[in-house]
Amino acid sequence: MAKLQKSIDKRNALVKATIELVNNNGFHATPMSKIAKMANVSPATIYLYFENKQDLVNQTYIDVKAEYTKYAFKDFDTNLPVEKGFELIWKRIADFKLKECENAMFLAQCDNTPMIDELSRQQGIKHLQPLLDLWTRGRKEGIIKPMSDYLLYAYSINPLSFLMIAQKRGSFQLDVTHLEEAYQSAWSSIKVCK
Amino acid sequence: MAKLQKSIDKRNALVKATIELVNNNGFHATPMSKIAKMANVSPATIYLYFENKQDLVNQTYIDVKAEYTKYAFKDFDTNLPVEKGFELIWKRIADFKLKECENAMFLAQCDNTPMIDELSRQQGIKHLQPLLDLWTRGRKEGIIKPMSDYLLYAYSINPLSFLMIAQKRGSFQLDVTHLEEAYQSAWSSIKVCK
DNA sequence: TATGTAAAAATGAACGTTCATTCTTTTTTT
DNA sequence: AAAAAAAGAATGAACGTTCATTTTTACATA
Repeated sequence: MAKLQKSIDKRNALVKATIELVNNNGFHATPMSKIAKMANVSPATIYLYFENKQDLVNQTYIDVKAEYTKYAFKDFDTNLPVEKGFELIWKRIADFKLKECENAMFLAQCDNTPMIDELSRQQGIKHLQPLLDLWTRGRKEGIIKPMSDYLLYAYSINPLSFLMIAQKRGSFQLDVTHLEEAYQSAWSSIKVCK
Repeated sequence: MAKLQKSIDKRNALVKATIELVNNNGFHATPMSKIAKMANVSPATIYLYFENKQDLVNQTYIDVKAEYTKYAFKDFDTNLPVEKGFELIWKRIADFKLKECENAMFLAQCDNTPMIDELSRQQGIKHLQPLLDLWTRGRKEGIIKPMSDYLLYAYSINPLSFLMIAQKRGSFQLDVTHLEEAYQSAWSSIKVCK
């Protein structure tokens, strides 16, 4: 195998192990030794790929966040009408939270704890721009409520994180019917009422 | 001072220190020695009040959760019409998240990490019943969408956690205008559209 | 293709530190 | 003066990181 590919594989294995272990135990209860073992690597090897534990988790966060937004905007097209565009993005995000559950759980934990450096956090937000642009257009067209992006995100996107966690804990099953209800609630909360 | 009161004070100091330190550093990055120091107590003394570190954080969680729901339902009356009752509870919860920021941050972190025992987590949910009852009544009267409690909570209550965290991070200011907008979004997302 | 070799990558053991918890002693209360 | 509460120092385990060494890779030469 090519040297480069082997390096990439090893880095990916480390990132994947970090996600799984941090999901189950939290950042500080996840020792480097366990990450190494799960990635089939010596603890010392981690330090060839990452500066230290904080760097490993920061980079993992940025990686996953990039995957998330790439997934979210896959079929998005800026020419779509606002409502259609929003529905498309919303459903892709919902898909991500349900199918890429491990990744989504990791992000939820990062976003609600002091686990990630502020710099990496800001790096992670960057790629959300297409959604913010869509909302700007929607407000101009009088379709979206004239509210802050934070409020729009809080009401239309963030609830999916709560539902995902509830689902992971087993207390709740987010099936196709629920998903449609959830979408309607999301849209209701941000659209201008006629 | 009475012996009992002194004990209560000491326990409260420990709980308060735990909240502050865990908010800033996370559970595992908060040593017992620091908790002790902040509460003006010897590390060994903690073990007179709590079994171990896990017990301390579990009990802190249950304490704060109880405070949260007590605050939320303070002026609530089951005879209120559904919409009025919801508005009252929602605004009390919003108040809590903004004024009792430390407490609310702590709950957010607990609810999104594997920090708390499952048993304590379930103990914490118990006191939310009045809101669930209100929703049941609302659904019967055709005022509230016929959706799962989880969905109703995700859309009408949980967004406040996101907004609180954004506000704490300084990226966003949740003032009176925003609060009214937020309430309208919350209500829009769960009310039946006429 | 086979071989030798220098550099790079990877390793396991070791180090120094930190932490939760306990033990023994001291202080406070009754 | 006995009992209860609190203290600080001690203990042993676990952790992040580094170090000395081994293994693998890349490649020049034959």
